[in-house]
Amino acid sequence: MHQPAENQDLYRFITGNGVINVGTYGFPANCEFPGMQSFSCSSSYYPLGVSGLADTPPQDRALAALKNHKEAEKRRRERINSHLDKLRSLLPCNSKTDKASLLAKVVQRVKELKEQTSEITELETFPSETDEITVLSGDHSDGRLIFKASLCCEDRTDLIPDLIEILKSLHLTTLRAEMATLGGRIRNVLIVAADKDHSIESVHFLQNALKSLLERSSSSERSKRRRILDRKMIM
Amino acid sequence: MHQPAENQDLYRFITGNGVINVGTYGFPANCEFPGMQSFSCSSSYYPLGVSGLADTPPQDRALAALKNHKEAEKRRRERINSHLDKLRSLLPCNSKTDKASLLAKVVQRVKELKEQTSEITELETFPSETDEITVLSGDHSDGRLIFKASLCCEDRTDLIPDLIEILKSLHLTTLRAEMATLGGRIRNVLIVAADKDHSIESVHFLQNALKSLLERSSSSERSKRRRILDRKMIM
DNA sequence: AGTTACACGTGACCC
DNA sequence: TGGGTCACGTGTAAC
Repeated sequence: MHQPAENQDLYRFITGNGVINVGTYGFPANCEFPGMQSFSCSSSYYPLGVSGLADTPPQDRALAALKNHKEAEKRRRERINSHLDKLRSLLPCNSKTDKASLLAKVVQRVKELKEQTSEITELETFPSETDEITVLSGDHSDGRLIFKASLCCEDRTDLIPDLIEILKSLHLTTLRAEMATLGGRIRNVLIVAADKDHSIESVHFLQNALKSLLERSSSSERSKRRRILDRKMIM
Repeated sequence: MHQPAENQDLYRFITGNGVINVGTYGFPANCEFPGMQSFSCSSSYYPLGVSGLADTPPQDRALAALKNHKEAEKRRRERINSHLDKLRSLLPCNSKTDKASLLAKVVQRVKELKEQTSEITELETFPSETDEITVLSGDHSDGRLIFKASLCCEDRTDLIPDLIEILKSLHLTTLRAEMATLGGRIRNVLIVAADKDHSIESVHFLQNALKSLLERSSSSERSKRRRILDRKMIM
């Protein structure tokens, strides 16, 4: 077990800042002896007459504060390290890879995956025969999160107004919109920006909203159209 | 500037472990005074007769070691923090988000992107009219990296042996292979596993190898077939 | 004032 | 043995 120079600043705190004091004379600060925490010689820390708080002696208060501080710091470390362990399990590396290398891998991976998704989202601009929703959280220039939302479904007159309503209710601003119609079907590809305070959860909100929009569309009368099951099957 | 209780353990080291010594008598260890690092009273640390190394006095060696240690640790901290800053710039968060929250976001993002790519790679099982190569690094169950490699090109008899040769040379083991042929074209979807020691760079090696395979194929006589420029244009 | 997060120097441990 | 990483307790600043 590791034993650092614990309590030496408390010692200084109790005995007065660098002033040689009764009971500690000549002892190096890190010299440990039993009962160190319970010996009392603190009357000289506060100016005379201030230290007379009988219920909570200053050295006890100081000790408690130090203990809290120590434990809080330990919790913080554990929190950080648990996340690092999670990342270790998420990436191709064993448990012995050191923190810096692990984080380097993480950086590389996040970059790589970002490229991938932006490449992938270049595909599929024409409407397909199958209903589709994809919401990808992409880049985040100047701090705000950018989504790429793609929606492919039956075309209907009130689709665009509904879409606009959804985006407005989710406080998303549309940066770009591409639309393509073919044979009664429509594909919308939207680039939308979320506010700075939006979390990554907004992706799911948008996804659910679009899903309900699509369900609304498919339940309408207009969708009694001949449906080809899978575009790929007729290639 | 922060000034911790520096050198107090070196002080103890030099003056002897807890033993009251000449020149330091009665001073608390954290009491700072000018020239503390240069005063010499170390002849009592080593047993008598051992400390007579004229070229490298023990306290200098200790000081140098401590200095090195301190600086190395600082470098390590800086390395880790620079990676964290990089991640901060890569994710939708400002520079004031604390380490633990940042890492939580990173974990979430890596997970999310992993799901995305695995979803996306479900698509496109039938051969298309355009030549395509995609290599995606996906999951890594039990520590080893799993790739999904997709190759779509003209069908030819020696394609599969060539493919096997490539995988063997890159020390990749094939877990699953899906193949589909249609109209003289073939799509191969391979799930391959890399060794534990493979880095993420293996993705690019595989990608390049497949690219050369594809070029070999297109330069052969068999590829004088009518080529439709883009599948999407004839939808 | 009490909490929170960070950087720091240091002892322990491992090649 | 140095050169590296890690966990720890602590000083300090912000809120």
